[in-house]
Amino acid sequence: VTSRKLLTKPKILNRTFYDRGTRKVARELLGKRLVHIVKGRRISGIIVETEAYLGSKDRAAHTFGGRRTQRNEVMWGEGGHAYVYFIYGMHYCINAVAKSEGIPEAVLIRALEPDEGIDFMMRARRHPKISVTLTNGPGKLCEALAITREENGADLTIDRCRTTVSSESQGDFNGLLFIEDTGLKVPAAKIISGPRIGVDYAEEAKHWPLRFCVRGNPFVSKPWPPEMKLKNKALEPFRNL
DNA sequence: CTCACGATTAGA
DNA sequence: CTAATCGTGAGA
Repeated sequence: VTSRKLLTKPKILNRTFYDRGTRKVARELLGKRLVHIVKGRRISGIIVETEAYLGSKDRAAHTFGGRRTQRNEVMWGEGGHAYVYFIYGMHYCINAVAKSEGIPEAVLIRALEPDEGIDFMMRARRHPKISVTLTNGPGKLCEALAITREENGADLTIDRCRTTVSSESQGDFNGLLFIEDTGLKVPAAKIISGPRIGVDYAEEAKHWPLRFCVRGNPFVSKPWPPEMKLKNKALEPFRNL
């Protein structure tokens, strides 16, 4: 896998991007690049699957019914921070918090197409060779990018730099975890939505179409019927965007 | 303090 | 299909 030529310099998303409707954020995160700097090295992937979680009214959300606990505290804060939680005694999942302070909504990042640092990912996941299984699930992508509880609450945006340095230069940005716009847009026709994964207990919310995927992308965690027979031919980077 | 269970994954 | 594995949150 090699990287493509970029038309424009990547731009780290700002707070404004996240402080909008959560479904819109979920949809627009597709095609953006999640980057974790590990020992000075960029480990990254293009987001190809997300799920929106709609706070108090959403039975599938950790904040359903206004629950506010130590674990979900960052969901209650301002948008643009990482909400990382530990699940099933062994996996981490990362969300980008949406909306503004006091509105506990977030977008779960469910799958990435590996971009930079693939050798690192293979080591992290103890995989002998390149495979879609590196990042085709929320727990897997966290392991691949070395995202753990340490990253919970991290500011994913460029904004804190802009407040002190009013320049466009991102060279002095010292965040370790962020999401950037590569300049590529996933066309609406390439986005498919459907019910979320693993929320069968959520009664009415179980059927809400809050899961978004890049149509046909081989890294999507669980393909829809039409995409079901896609091969793991994959790893022609971004071929589906 | 107890205890059922989860926004998952790998493997039989 | 089930085991793995433990933090979390609701309730006693």
